[in-house]
Amino acid sequence: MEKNLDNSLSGASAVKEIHNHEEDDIRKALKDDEFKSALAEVNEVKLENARLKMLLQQIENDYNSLQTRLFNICQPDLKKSVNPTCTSEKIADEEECELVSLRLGRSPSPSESKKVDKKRTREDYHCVQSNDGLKLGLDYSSGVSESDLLKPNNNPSPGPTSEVVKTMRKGDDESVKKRAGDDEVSQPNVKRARVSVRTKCDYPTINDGCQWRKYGQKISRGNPCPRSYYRCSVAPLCPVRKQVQRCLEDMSILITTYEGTHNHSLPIEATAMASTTAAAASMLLSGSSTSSQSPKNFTNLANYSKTTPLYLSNSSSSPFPTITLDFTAFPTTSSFTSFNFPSNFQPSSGLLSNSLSFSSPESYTIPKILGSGCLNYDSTSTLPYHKNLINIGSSQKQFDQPFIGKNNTSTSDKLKEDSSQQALTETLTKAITSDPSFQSVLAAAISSMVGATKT
DNA sequence: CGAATTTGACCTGCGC
DNA sequence: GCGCAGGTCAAATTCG
Repeated sequence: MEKNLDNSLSGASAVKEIHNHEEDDIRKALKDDEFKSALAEVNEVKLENARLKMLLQQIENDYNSLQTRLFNICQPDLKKSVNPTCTSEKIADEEECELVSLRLGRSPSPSESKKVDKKRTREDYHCVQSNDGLKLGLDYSSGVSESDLLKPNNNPSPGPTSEVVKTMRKGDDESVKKRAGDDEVSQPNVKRARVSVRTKCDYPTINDGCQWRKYGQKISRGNPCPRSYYRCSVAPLCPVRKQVQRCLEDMSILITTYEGTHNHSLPIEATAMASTTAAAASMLLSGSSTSSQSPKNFTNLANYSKTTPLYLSNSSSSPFPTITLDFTAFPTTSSFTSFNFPSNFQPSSGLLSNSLSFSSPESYTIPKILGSGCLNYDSTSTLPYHKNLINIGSSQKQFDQPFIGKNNTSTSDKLKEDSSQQALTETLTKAITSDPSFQSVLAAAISSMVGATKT
């Protein structure tokens, strides 16, 4: 009886053992499978990583070349005067200067930037560029700490608080005037340059990501719509101001005029507008400072713009040189950043070849910005402050076409499309690389785009 | 109650 | 010098 029990027990244990072995085998097999799949995943990720690295490197290279060219246009005369025998060995120095010319917020005068750039160390340059290069134009890392942001621009003495300024205004007009003079000295050109942005917007003002405080409203002559005056309230002594007024001809169009540059870092949402206006201002300033008759930057555009005659009016008729960015053809919302790039815009891959969809495949007569814009210098506009007009709005349809077509075409059509796309890309590359003015706006756009994708 | 906006007064530059 | 228009200030008011 006991033996039988023993036998049965041993049999049961044997069966148990067999089961354990099977389970072990299954577990091992499962582990092997998991391990293999995990390994495969790791390999895929590695490949993807390498691919992304290459892509990033390519973008960085493109971006750097654009910056080089941008600087070449922005300060051609300066370089000639400072260093008439500018050789290729000086490229590194030029690149240092580029960093300043593309930076948001602070735009020192050419002479100032020259001084600053000479002082700027190689480490500074690398700290901005080395990581990914894409930070350029978005983050201003000039060693300005958060506490520094509250101090007046380039002012060694501790700046007066807003309260002090108030008392100064009341009690001492001379000091106020002096202070205003100091501001102008610190930002001589940028202060005077104005960038006017036309947008279709139902809201009282566009949301450009920056904080504004309204300080006045006035009904200007010839326009029943009141003009509102805003001051940047991010930093107490930020000199940036903007005027907002509805267009007389079309009440749905909002005209926002920016003046000055921020002396503090900007929130990411604000960099889109800031970089765009900064680029436009730099275009304007580089043009007006080099030659009042026919700036090289703008005449280059005439080569492309055969349908629209190029026109640069004399800025002497207005106290401020003003450049107008016309976004009225974009489907706008209250947020600038949202209409800056359409919803179907895909900046993640094939950045330059896919995202920059240009609407004129036959030729590059009109350089388009971000797939739907055209640089348009319109002499017939009756805009207030109008001097130069950059029309960055065009038909949204044109922008959509490449994206819509991909889903509906046959294989042969796809091949045709691919080849034509490639040809188009090459054509556009030529257009981009040969047009410095377009590059400056493009550089700003890329800055904005990178900023948007980073959020 | 503090912050933001409104609004009339004031300042400044420019043309006549 | 005067008037006009654009721009700014600051007290009053509103809003959250």
